[in-house]
Amino acid sequence: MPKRTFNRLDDDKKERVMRAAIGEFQAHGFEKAKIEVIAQNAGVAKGSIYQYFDDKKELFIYSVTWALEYFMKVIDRQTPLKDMDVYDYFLSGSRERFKLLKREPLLVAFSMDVVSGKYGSLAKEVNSELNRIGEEYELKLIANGRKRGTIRDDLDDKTLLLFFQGVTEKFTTEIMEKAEGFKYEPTEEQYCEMESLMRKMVSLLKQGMGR
Amino acid sequence: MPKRTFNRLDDDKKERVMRAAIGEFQAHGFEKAKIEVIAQNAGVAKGSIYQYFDDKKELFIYSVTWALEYFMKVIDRQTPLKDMDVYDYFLSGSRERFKLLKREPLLVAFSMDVVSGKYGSLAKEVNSELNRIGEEYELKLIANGRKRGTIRDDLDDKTLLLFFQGVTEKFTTEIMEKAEGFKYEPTEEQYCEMESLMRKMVSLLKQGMGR
Amino acid sequence: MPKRTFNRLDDDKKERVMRAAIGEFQAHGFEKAKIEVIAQNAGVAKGSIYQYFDDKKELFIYSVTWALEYFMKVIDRQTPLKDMDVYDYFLSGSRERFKLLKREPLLVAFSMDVVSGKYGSLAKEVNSELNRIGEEYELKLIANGRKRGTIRDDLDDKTLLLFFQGVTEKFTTEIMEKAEGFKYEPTEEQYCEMESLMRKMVSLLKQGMGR
Amino acid sequence: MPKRTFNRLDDDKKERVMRAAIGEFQAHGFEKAKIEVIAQNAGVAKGSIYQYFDDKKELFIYSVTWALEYFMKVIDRQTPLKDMDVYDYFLSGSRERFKLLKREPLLVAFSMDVVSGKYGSLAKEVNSELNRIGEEYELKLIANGRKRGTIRDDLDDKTLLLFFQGVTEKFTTEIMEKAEGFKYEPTEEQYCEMESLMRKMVSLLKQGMGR
DNA sequence: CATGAATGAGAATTCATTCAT
DNA sequence: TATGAATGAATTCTCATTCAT
Repeated sequence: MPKRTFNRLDDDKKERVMRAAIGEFQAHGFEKAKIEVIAQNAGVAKGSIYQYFDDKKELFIYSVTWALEYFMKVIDRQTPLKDMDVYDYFLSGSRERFKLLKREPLLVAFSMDVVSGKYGSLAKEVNSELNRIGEEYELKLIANGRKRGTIRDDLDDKTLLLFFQGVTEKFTTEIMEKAEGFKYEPTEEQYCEMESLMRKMVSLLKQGMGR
Repeated sequence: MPKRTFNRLDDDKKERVMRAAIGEFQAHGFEKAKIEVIAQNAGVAKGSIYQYFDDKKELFIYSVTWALEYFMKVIDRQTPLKDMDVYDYFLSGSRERFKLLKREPLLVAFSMDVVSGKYGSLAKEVNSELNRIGEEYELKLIANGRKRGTIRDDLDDKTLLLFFQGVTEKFTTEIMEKAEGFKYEPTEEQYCEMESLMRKMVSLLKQGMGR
Repeated sequence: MPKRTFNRLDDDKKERVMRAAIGEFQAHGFEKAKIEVIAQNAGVAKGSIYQYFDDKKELFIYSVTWALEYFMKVIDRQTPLKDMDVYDYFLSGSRERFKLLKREPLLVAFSMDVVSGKYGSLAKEVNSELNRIGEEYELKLIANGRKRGTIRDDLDDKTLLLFFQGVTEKFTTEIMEKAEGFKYEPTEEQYCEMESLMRKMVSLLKQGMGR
Repeated sequence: MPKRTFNRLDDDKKERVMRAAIGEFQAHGFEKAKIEVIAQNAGVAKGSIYQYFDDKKELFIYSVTWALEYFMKVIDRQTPLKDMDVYDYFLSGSRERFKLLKREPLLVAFSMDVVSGKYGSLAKEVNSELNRIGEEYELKLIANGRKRGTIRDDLDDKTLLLFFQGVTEKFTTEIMEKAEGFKYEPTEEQYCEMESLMRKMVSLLKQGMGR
């Protein structure tokens, strides 16, 4: 969706532009985000932004896409675990995911805002795609649970999904807020705290939707 | 926070102004909401809005307050049930709350957006007050549960609160979206569907955090 | 020039309105002076101002007139000295005039601004009248001096007038600024300081334009 | 104080903008001066003004600075006469200064208004700087006079300064008003009239503060 | 392609004046 | 007459987008 001038750019400049855009959108919202500021922070001229993207909206939409793809790449690399148990999912690899929160707080915060609907209709397309992918993944986890008989069978998938999403989103947000509070690389203690919270969450999930 | 001029207005005009403001903010977000449109929809002159409020921001903040107080009033009237069991809470009076969603879809949608953080820092003050009130209420429910021994005692209040909030917010949102889809007074069938969902949620809550 | 509704007012209210107006014009200039503030400070309704005066401009012009007349009254009462010597003028009654500065700093400051042309064309009529009166008085003083032979006769009246005005206005302004600095009734010391300055000024005037 | 954008402009445009601004401020005062009119007269877009200056106020303040600096430049070139006698000062180069008044009536009128305090607190900073510079210069002239013994020694500098300023400001204003009345290049007769007035003034100054 | 000055549509805000009570 | 809410014309200021260099 960006113009081909953007794609031809060297990776460093591309990344600078995207991070500057995401930072500005995240900080001030779509309306108050200024193209000029984005350009400055990216170290390019204001006019250049318009060589790369048709308009502000397109820049925003691509920012969402870019953030999404960034996570896809990183997460795929870290958790290629598709037929895992629902409950195990959160316990395995949690340190890696936690590190990620610390390493990319901006992208995380931005993505959270997108998912939470803060940008309204603007991010709709990308967001619905994102939701679809997430939901598919979660339904897969639920299906796995059903096969193994670790999930109660008096409730339909849709209800279980709501429950699962409600609980995990809430705890994830909590952890993210914690992560933002810490500075630098998390300490062992912080890891433990986070893992403890994860374990409590899994316990609640297990009791709630378990058989 | 509105000026004296606003408070002296007759109730009808006050309500017209607030509903026009909320409608506009809800529809277009704070930045794109136009004072002129709000004034028109309220049937007053643009300048009058500035006789009532210092500026757009204050009008917005008061809109949040107004919506909050509206619900306070209505809900207080409907559910004066402070030492209820956690699980009963959602089952009792659910039809009344459901009706409310249908009667005031605008206020509901607006409040949801405020709570979900869609307006960012603007609504922060009012919103944090709102959160505090909600949380207090929920902790009370949890405390009630602990006294009666209906809640597992291996988890701390904070964790239980996260679980409780996550689940109930998700299901509430789902119901609200359903309610928006229906037109006019809900049918018996719709009530049943909603109550069924509530029952499923309570079942998950009970299993998850119950003893 | 005010409407007859204003003239019918009791003296106290009239004075309150005029002082409120003068205070506001003096503080913020004509453009930024707010009718609302004037009304509030006068203790009347905004609408009432429009019962008294056609518009803001008229209120302003009458403010100038009112201040002028106030001084006429007071000064006439204090210095009915028409065929005085130029040089004596400033020495006689200077304490009374100094007291006046302290008693009515607002009116003094306002009048000074009017005379100095701060209100541009607005005060033109009143101001030119004021100038005419002042000039007439000063020319009279000069004529007196000529008769007595205390004034050099190699210069025309116009030049002498410029000289006289330049010197006296400057010293007057200086004294006025001093007066504003003091609080409450001037002390004996302050009187002396002021009289000393007057005497120096007269010495310069005398040497400059004297024979 | 203008933005970088303004400084990068070519000199012609800079001058056009400043003259348009000064003309508008001079004609209507700060409050009633319209940015739109300034832009039109400068031949630029309204928005451009805001690329150059933060707001109307800053544009005004820079207008004052610009006019001041203009005179500094021109006068420095014309009268590099720092240890001149007080009385000679006004006689030497008076034709050049008179020409200046005719050539730049706008700047002169504007500067006069600034100095006379017509813009109130707005120009305060720039104006106090301007006053300081002027006063310094005048005190220097007085000091020169003292050294040569051409100034009476029974009066302090402060008093002499007041006298000097009062007289010269009044005569200068008179001359300026005359200059405005003439059109085009002054005639020989006009020069003579002006020089005559200057000579009379010096005579009064000399007698007044001379030994 | 990069740059950054120019543009002007669009919105917020002000406040003198009117007018119904 | 007094009051103060209502009105809307008038102005400032913003910033996405264009375009000449």
